Parts: sequence; C-alpha cells; structure tokens
Amino acid sequence: MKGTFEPSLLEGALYAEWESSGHFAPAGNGRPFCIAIPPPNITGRLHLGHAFQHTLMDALIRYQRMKGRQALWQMGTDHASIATQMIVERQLAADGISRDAIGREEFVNRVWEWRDRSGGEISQQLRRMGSSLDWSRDRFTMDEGFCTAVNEVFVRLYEDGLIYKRKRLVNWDPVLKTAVSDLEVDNVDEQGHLWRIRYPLNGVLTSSGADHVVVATTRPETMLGDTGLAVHPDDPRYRGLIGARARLPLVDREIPIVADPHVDPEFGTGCVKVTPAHDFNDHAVGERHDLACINILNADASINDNAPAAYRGMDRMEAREAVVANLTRLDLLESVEPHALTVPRGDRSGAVLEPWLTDQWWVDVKPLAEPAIEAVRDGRIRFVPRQYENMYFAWMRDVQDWCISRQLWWGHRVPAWYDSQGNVYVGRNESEARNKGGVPDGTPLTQDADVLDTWFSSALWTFATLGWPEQTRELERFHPTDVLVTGHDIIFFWVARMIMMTLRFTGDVPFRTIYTHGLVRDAHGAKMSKTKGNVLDPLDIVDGISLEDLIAKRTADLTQPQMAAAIEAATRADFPDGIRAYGTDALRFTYCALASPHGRDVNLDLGRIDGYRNFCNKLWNATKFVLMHVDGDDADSPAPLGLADRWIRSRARRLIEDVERAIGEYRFDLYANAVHEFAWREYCDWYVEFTKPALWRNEEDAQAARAARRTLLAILDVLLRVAHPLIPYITETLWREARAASGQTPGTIMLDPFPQADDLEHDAEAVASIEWLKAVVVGIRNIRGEMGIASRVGIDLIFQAGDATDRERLRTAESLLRRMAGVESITWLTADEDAPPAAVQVVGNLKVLVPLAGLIDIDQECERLRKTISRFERDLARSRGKLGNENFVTKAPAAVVEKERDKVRDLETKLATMREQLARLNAAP
RNA sequence: GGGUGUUUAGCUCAGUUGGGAGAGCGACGGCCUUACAAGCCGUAGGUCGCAGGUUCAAGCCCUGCAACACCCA
Repeated sequence: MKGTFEPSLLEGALYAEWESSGHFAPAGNGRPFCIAIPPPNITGRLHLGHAFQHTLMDALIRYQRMKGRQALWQMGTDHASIATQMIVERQLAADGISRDAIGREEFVNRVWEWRDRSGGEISQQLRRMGSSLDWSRDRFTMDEGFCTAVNEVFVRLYEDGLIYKRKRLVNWDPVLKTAVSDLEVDNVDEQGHLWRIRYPLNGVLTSSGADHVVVATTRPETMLGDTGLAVHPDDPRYRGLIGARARLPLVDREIPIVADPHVDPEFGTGCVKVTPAHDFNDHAVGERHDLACINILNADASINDNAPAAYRGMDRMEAREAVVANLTRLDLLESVEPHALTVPRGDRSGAVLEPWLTDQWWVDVKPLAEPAIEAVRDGRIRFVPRQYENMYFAWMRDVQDWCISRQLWWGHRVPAWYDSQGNVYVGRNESEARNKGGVPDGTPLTQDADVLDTWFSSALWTFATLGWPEQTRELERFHPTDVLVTGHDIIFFWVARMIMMTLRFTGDVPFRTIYTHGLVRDAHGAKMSKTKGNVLDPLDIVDGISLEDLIAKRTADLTQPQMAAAIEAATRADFPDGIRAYGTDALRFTYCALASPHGRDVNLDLGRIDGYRNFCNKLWNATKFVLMHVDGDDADSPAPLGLADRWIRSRARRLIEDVERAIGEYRFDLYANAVHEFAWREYCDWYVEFTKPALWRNEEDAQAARAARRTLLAILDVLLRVAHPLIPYITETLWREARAASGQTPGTIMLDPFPQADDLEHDAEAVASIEWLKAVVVGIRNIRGEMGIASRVGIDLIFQAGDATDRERLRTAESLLRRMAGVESITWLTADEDAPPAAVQVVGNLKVLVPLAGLIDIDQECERLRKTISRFERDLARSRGKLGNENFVTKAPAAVVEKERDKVRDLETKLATMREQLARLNAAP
C-alpha cells in the first residue's frame, strides 16, 4: 500500500464502479427493507441539509444491505410547482420573455427542458455523497405513472365527496397570482400603524352623545369594502347602538352595527369595521350576521370597480395613502399611532397575502385525518424522537380543509372539464369525464386551467413510486416502507399528508418509523440562507474551495446586492483560508456524530470535520501498518492467540454489540462514537502497539507473530465493515487492500456480511489482564509526563507488594509492559523490603515505583503526592459519610452499599501507601 | 396568547428505569518513539440556568421562575 490518504483519488471511481455493477438495486432473498428518499426539488442544488439527511439514510440502507436484507433506497425528484415556475419565469424574464407572451404550452415545454438540464446536477451531487440509491428506479412526480396515480387519487376522492370546488376566502398571493394553502403562509411580526377613523352614525348618538363611532384598523384601505361595524354584545359603551346604522365614509354606504361575541373589547376602541371579502375573521362575522360581501381587489391586489371611482386601479398600498389623505381632509381621522402587527406573507414570493374570494378546489381533510391520527396513536407509526407526535396530534386534530388548486401552469392539471354552461365533469381523462357525464362527442369541453398543489402529488410518494395504482411486485414487497428520514419542518406539509393519503388508498401506513432530524445551521447556529450569505455547498466541503471562490459564490445573484460587503467580511472571518478538501467520508462521519437523540438542529463546525478527516487518515495509516507486516501465508495457518489478541477480539465483540444497539435506536451519534473510540483508542493506541514486540521478534516466536498478524487483519476487517455504512469510500478501498493482502479476491464490502458479535468470543480474563496492564502503563506515563522524563529514557521499574494475580499478570504481560512504558528492568520487592526513593502509582494492592535516581525531583514528586492525597481524602470522607448514614446503609440496595465499601477499602489502601511514600521521600536526603 | 424543546468544561454536545460529572475540538506542557506531526504522551478546566420540593441519594423525578429556539394562533 502506497501513498497517503487522499479522498479525491478514491471517491469518484469507486462510486461509478458500484453503480455500474448494479450493487444499489435490491438483491437476494432477505427480508425487504425500503426507504423512499424525500424527493429533492428539481429547482436547485443540494444543500447541507440534504447531505445530512442522505448520509443518515445511506447509513441505514448500507447497514441493512450488509445484514442481508433486500434493501431498496427509492430515488426520485419533485416537480416543485411554484418554486420551479418562479425560477423558469425569472430566467425567461432575464431574456426579456414573459410567460404570457409565449403561452402555456410553450412555457411548460421550456420548464421540461430546464428540468432535463438541472435534474442531472442533483443526481451528480447525490452520487458524490456516496448515496447508494437505486437509480434504475428513478421516479419524478410528473412522470407518466405518477400522473396516472395523481388523477386516480383526485377522481376517487372527488367521487367519495372528499374533494369539492367552492368559492371561499383563500390566501391569495398577488405577486404569483395564485391561491396558496394555510401552510404556505409565513406570519411575520412587523411594525405598522393603527389608524382611528370616525364613522358617522345615522340618526343615533352614542351613550356619551357623540354623532359618530371611532373604529381602529391597521388596514384603512379595506374600508372601501366594509359592510358593517361590530361590537361586543356586553360592551356597555355601545349597547345602545346595536342594530343602528352608520355611514361608511368615502363610499357613502349605509352599514349596520352588529353585536358579535368574537369582538375583542380591549382592541382599539372596541368597535371594529367588518370587511367580509378581505379578512378571515370578518368573513365569519359577515356570515353570522348576513352582511354583504364586497370584493374590492383585483388579482394583483389593485382596487377594482366595486370601489369608488377615485381609487380604482390603485395598488392597495397606494390606495391606503389615498384613503388616509381623504379621511384627513374630511376630518374623519382621529389619530394614527405605531402598532406592531402580524403580516401574512407568501413563503415563496414574500408578498403580503390577501384573503380573497375565489373558486378553488378543496380536500375535506377531517375524514382522512382520523385514521391518520389513529395510526400514530396505536403505534403502527412511530416518531423518533417521540416528542413530534404531540405536534402531529395537535395539528391533525385541528386540521382545516386543504386548498389544492393553484393558478399556475407547471404541475398536475386538475382533471376536471367544463362545458359552455360551466357544468363540471371529473374523470381520469377527458373521455372518461365525457362518458361519465354523458356529454356527446360533439360538445366541446375545456379542461380546468388550475394545477394541483405540489404536496398533493408528493403525498402519494411511497406507494406511487412503487407502481401504484397497479399492484406491482415492488409495491407488494417494499410497501409499507420501513423508515422515513425527514426534517421536522415538513411534518405537516408532507408527512401528515402522506399518512392520510396512503392509509386511504393502500389501507396501510406509508412507513413504520419517522426519524426526524434537525436543520443544519452554520457554526454560529444561524440558519443558512442565500440572503444571509452563509450557505455552504456540501461539495465545497468535500472538494474544498478557495476563499475567493467562496466569496464569489456567496455574493452572486443576490436579491439584496448591498449585502455583498457584509457577506464578504463574514466569509473572510469564518474561512480565512477557504475550505480544504475534507472528502465525503469525513463529512458523512461528522453528520452522524452530530445527529443528536433529540432531533435538534445541527451546527456544522469545520473543526469537527477536520477531526474526522484525521480519523479517516488514521484508518488509512493503521491499514498501512497492518499490510506492512502481513503476508498471505498466514491466512491458513492458525496459531494460538496471545493475551492482547484475545483482548482486542473481546473489544471488537463489544463494538459490534454497541453499534447494533445504536443503529436500532437511530443513535447515529453513538454509532459514530463507538467506531471512533474503538478504532482509535483501542485498536490503534493499544492493540497495534501491543503487537509490535511480537512482530519484531518474528524469528524467536513465529507462533505469536502469526497470531498477531492474523488478529490485526481479522479485526481490521471487522472494523472496516462496521464502519462502512458511515464512511463507504475509505472502508471499501482499505478493505479491498486488506483482502488482497491476505490472498483473497475481494468483491465489494457493500455486499459483505456485517460482522456478527457471536463470531468473536468474550475473554474476561484477557480483558482483566489488559485493563491491569493499561493501569500500570498509564501510571508510569503519568509519572513520565509530570516529571518530564523523556520517552527515550528507560526506566528501572520496581513493583512492591501485590498478590499472586499481579505476579501472574506481569508474567503474561511483561513484554508488553516493557514496550508500552519504556521499561528497562523490573524488580519485585515484598511489602516490608526497603525501596529506594521513588515516584509511586498504586494499582489495587500493588505499588508501582519509578526510582528517582537521576530522573526525578523529590520536591516535585512530594507536591504531586500531596495533591493526589488530598483528592483521595476528599473522596474518602464523602464515602465514609455515606456509610455512616444509617438510612443509606439500610435503604440503599445492597449492591450500592457494597460498592461504596469497596471504594473505601481501595482508597484507604492507596492513601496509606501514598502517605508512607510521602513520609519516606520527606525523610530522604 | 397556546404548545414543544433547550440551558452540563472556553466552544459544539453526550449523559440509557435516580447510586462515584464525560467526549471531541480548543488551551497548556513534553516528544521528529521504524503506520500516522492529519501524529504520540501527559495536564488543567464544570456551584450541571435560578429557587424550592420528593428521596438515604437528584444533572436525571416534581413545582415555580428566567433566558433562548421552534411550532401554532
């Protein structure tokens, strides 16, 4: 094995080979295991959040594949109706083309062209992350089969009365000129104003004798559509006015004053204007009191002809100024003051949304929600972590009807047709609609112009990707899928709707477990956004990027170009040297290590990635070491295992057990930590060092050397396979080298069985002996470190006291001890023999003495001893205190009490030894 | 306003039916020890947000408060 660890040299070629060999497709006869990828939008590039999610899914898939299951990771992409249409429109606009100019058909063609270009980029990024997706089954939410599924679902829900068309208030985006669902509304706290306006009364006076009432509003322009005033029925200020009439200023319309218990007497003056056509609450009030509903807005939120001529054609904000100016002129404006309010904005366009009365298609969600709630309640679907279940229940219990039509061109067109009288015919296609409606062939029908909400199609994801509505083999085999890995931000958008639709149409759940992870944030915990200029492309971490390129990337195409300077400064501060090439494995390992059990957000810190890249390097070098010593002959010639060999096998067994448990609980952090800890702290730091004496004395003890070589190789093999789901590239590379070195023809680690704990025996005696040895070695190193004894200086070690076990352990481990602690000679004294002045460590009943002569400063050692003694004294006092407490002794479990007694005995022994040693040193010349 | 979560070492975070406070990074000191300086050896550092309560025993359970984050209205 040559060279150093260089991720870029091994990743690309390996993936291409895996893919072309067909290893990503499910194979074998094992129990099926399936994950459907949350389909990335075709709109853009993968971000760090995707990469995080895909790492976790790939780890699960690779693990299950190695466990022998038929593992399918279903690939696919989402057409992302609004987002995609916006992007393509923007690109056309840059060329001076408007969507209206080229027409619907041509526009949709352009989007398909764009999708064919852009979709490839996403797949390349997914491949670079090592994702073992089954590309041969790639799906798209607008491919032919998916369109069939969408129409099928629409028609069946319509026939069951769960889809209906109705004129209702919707959230209207006046920039995109489409309805959006409640979930697509961002409620943003903003600073605005509260205007108090006088509405003259018609023939009555208020209780205080005024000829008008004052109405407070944050949106004065909507008064053009007012059709009433409302007060609380118990509000004494207005009791006499209920049923009376007021005159609407500027419009000169007579409007009634009604009493409604939903009016908040505390807000403003306690008397509110009612605009049923432009406010959800007012709409409800209007319906309760039979008030007229006057729409004053056009689709672009300009004022329409239902308003007085003076305002027609004005934008709503312009109209607001005009209304306020005119009220002022008429002396009807009592006051205006700053006021904090919540403004509804479209999550895509950012535009202020208007409640607007339009014809839309709706899903009656309640009947779908009940079985979906039940599926989670009875445990057929499990959330990990658990707490998201509450959020899910809360939302589902109070779920509102879902507006699924969008006034867009890109998406699934609503499968409904109209004749010239406006009668509607719903069918899987035009001819079915015509037949079912009994419409003669000669009568022209026009299809509904609207498309469906993107989430309507993605709600069918798990079963439509497997072939539904046809009853395919894949559907039978892989559905329900096993686990959904997703962010908590789309539980309502997507997860809940998948559960509802899947239960309805397959009679089963879409998945058994929902693993929700947090969002990936930057190292400071800030949400990544293009506007803030703190986004990172996962591939820039994999491949590295220079500072200047990163700045250029972050400041390109900004919607707010004035931010460029600040973004550049922040980028320079965070990445003074740009980003080095960490490789995919290091990034993946970092993601797993940071995947917390609480599903909370992940702050991605380059320092962490750096550490895990070093870990990959460590694996590389460890393998290099092993292969330097291995020769193919060992494979078939067993040799009795030495102490260290038996110890590391016991440890490897525990590694497998720990990892199995961790992945079963979706504890990717524990998985990563277990691998890291074992590979570095046990295999490299101790076991590799233990083998060196044997390897170097090959001539004298060929058996021991062979046992060491075989164990080095066997455990490396286990380690690489255990780590493979996390870090696929380097493990595949090293595993092949290792297999080749032992004379085997390697296939792929991907399909090699995951190690089984039962193939490795636990040897309690070996573990105890090595733990003893480590305690002695660490004790000596501690003295070396604190006394500044260089490692090249050999030590003439003295053991004193101790028992037969200590002697036996020294006998079996002496050569290891000499090597690990730099020991020249070992002398064993009985407890009553005189030892020369020395620094001491106590291991059980055994004193480990490092003689001072020429090496150690007596005062320094005394100081060290005093420190240790006082620490032990504190511990001892606390333990004695506990044991002195009768309640503790009688009420605590016997095991706990006994443990405390052991501790006291141990501390007493150590303290006695150290005090004696201290006295001796103090007496020394 | 309602809900959920978080608060542990300088930083990022673990802490598994309540039983001796941990890791990584960073800091400090020492090492070019024949796999690895992307390394090796060692050291320091915490009133576990605050105040109560339950218990022989609380980072963990209960109550209240504070700060922060997110979801919903």
